[in-house]
Amino acid sequence: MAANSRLTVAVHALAWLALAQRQGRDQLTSDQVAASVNTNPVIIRRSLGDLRRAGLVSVRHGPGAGWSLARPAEEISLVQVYDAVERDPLFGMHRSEPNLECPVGKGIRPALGSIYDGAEQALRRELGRTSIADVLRQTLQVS
Amino acid sequence: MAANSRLTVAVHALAWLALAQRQGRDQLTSDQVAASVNTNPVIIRRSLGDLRRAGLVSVRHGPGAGWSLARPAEEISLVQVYDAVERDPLFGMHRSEPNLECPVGKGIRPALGSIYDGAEQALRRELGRTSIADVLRQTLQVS
DNA sequence: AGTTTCTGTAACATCCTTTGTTACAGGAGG
DNA sequence: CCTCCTGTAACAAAGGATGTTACAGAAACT
Repeated sequence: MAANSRLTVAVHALAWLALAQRQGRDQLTSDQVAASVNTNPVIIRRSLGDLRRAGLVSVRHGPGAGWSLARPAEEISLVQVYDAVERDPLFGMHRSEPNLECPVGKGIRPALGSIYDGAEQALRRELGRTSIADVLRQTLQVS
Repeated sequence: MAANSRLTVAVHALAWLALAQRQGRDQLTSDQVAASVNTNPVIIRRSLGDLRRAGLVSVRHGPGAGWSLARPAEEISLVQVYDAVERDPLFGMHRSEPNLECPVGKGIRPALGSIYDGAEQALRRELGRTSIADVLRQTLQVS
């Protein structure tokens, strides 16, 4: 399918939380985050909800409530974000079971499975090299 | 979106062509490939059409027609297949432009762009390590 | 040349995912 | 207890992937 923007939204939200924290604003509401990402607050709550379940952010209820990083931005890597928000594997297998009478049809799925696993690990390893603090640094360099 | 199965279908077709060639059958029709993949022949023609445009397979028309590998299976790597069939980038950017008044909204897209590029390169590098001949070998090992 | 066989592609249906939106119950500070 | 904001359900809209039918066109073989 078309590439989704979940990782982008989650990283944007985290970078914004990191910057706000640095500026002394300890909490941001989903409305405030949505205003920067330019989307609906529910989208942000869904995304930050995933990150909360992964232990990357925490939330406070009641008046003056909002979201904040659960740990320093240096210690949140993009692979953790990726794992938190991305459910589907990178490459899909056949929609309907291939023909098991054919030697290729019979053996292709386990073979592709381990190849795809390796590719996904390579991707995750690369994402692990970058932290939210790195993203924020590069983001602010542009302006 | 949901992970698509384009790479899977294309690699399956190529592995099947490689095996058929080894068995002395120099051409396979889209019907024959579709029977192994268990899908509609048009899906196969679309996929093999992409691979033909990338120079990986060639096609013969007329009676006794069909598809064959344009080069040895050892010399077709999965990254070439990936590039041939996958159009969208791995990670999507924001659907609607982020708020450029916000420092994060302003700088996040170029920052993410280069990070995503690096991740995609790592993925492609890993896919480049495996050839269709490797896939066929692993596929036949299972049965 | 004509016939046959299979490709190439348009057109359309269906299904599923993503994103956006409204609405509202519920939790937790003050 | 009140208020503010989260958490989530429910639904709509839009887009992509896959499957299907149909048919024009290319090329081998006679």
